Amino acid sequence: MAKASRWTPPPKLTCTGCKTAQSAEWCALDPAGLERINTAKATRRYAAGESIYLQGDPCQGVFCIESGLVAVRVSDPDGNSKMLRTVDAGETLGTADFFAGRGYRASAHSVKEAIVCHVPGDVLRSALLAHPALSLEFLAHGAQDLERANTAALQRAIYPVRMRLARLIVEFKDKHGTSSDDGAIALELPVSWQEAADLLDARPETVSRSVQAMVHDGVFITTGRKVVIPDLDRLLDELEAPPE
Amino acid sequence: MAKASRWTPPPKLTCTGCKTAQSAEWCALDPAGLERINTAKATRRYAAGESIYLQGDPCQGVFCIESGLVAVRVSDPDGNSKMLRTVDAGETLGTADFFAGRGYRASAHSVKEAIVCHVPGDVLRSALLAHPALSLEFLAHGAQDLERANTAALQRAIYPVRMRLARLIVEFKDKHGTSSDDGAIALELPVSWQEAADLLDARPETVSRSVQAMVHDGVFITTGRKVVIPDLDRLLDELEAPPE
DNA sequence: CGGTTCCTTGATAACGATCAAAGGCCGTGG
DNA sequence: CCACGGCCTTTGATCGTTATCAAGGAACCG
Repeated sequence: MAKASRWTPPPKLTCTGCKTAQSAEWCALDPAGLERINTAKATRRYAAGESIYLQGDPCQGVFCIESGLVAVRVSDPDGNSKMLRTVDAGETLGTADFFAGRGYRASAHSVKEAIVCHVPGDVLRSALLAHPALSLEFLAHGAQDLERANTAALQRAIYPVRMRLARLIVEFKDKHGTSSDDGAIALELPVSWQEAADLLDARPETVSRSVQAMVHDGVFITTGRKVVIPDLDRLLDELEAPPE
Repeated sequence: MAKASRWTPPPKLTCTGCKTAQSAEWCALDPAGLERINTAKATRRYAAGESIYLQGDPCQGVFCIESGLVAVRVSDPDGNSKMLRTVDAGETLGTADFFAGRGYRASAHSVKEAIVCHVPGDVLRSALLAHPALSLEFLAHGAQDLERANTAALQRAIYPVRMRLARLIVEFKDKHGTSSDDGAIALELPVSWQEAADLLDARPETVSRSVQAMVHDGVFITTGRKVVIPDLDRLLDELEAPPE
């Protein structure tokens, strides 16, 4: 199946009916406005690992993730780099950099094969001017991103790796987890442990050790990227600082 | 002078001519739009240390800092808290929380006596709908805040306290520094070293030691909150990772 | 003055980084 | 089908930065 689709051109997608358009900020548009986006957008397929944009590039619009998964990472002059977050299907990518208007401040790469629509900047800009409610949606969205960044900063400063790892797994569970009939929850990590370490501001070795420790303590079991959580409450206990 | 002003009511300020209105997002408004803000706003004086809003409060508008300095901090259920940033005169406060629409996710306190205007939410909302360009300004502003949070996260993860401290001092120098004729630069920190430690995600003791070390190394000299930088290049050297 | 609050300094401990090495998994190519 | 190389993961040993605990001193304010 994957093989069959490998050489097909990107499917013809119409914004009407696209889940990105329904779930996120675009729902503020009326059908006519959405149609204007629809005709202007370009759809592309990215193989795993391809770059969607690079830090420093001029920013000429935003991207809607139709399917797949995208990682956003920043790097500094010394060559250090860090993954900031992953962007799932249904989300809009690159909005902050577009609005800041100073080129991309981070790079985006597909983690898994992804179908992505590009909305040109001038089209978006006129849509915003024509539909003020759309701006409010983007404002709300950006504000939530900022809030997430702030709480992440607080956690990084205060909590040890093991607890942050537990939080990350809970996050992934909420997005990608499937619970079976006996109450156990299974999920497949969208990223490698190594990349998870990057998200946690930690070294791979440290994360590996934390994982081993948590497996040892019966918080979850894991093989490769698969994680099984036998008792959710046990995992949730990890999120709280031990009393005193 | 301070005494004379202590009991005076907040000065009558008109948005026309207010530096916040000129410098920041509000410049996108035409005179009529600005006048509508002007009549709806409420001006208040906050003594040093007073709270402007508290985390969890419902969010009913945004604030313009006319003068003074404001600190924004988040706390978590365990009672930990962390200062996220300071907001200077001329900036607009609480916008992200307003747009996210879920109540304040952080608290704001005046650090020094401050004059602050409150713009009610419904007035702002209708201004945004009437003047789409205003939304673009807020979008650009929020995007820059997010970018700052991201680069801060990167630095926290990678650089030691001493380097982060150097960066903070450079930042404060840019905002509050005055250079004298012999090339030395003097500034007064807007916050205590203890609060600076909070901004740096470090303990006061650690910051104190770093300060002593840098003074010892001749990077700057300090008494109380006063900092004198005899040689700016020497300070800027601290920002770069030593080669290899 | 007394009482804060802030800053300093020392001793110790812990968490995580770093260095090093080996094993597992997977895709590629012979 | 197997061999190879690359990347991810694991594990061990050690080191360093920073937090923690503790206490004394300086500055500020009523």
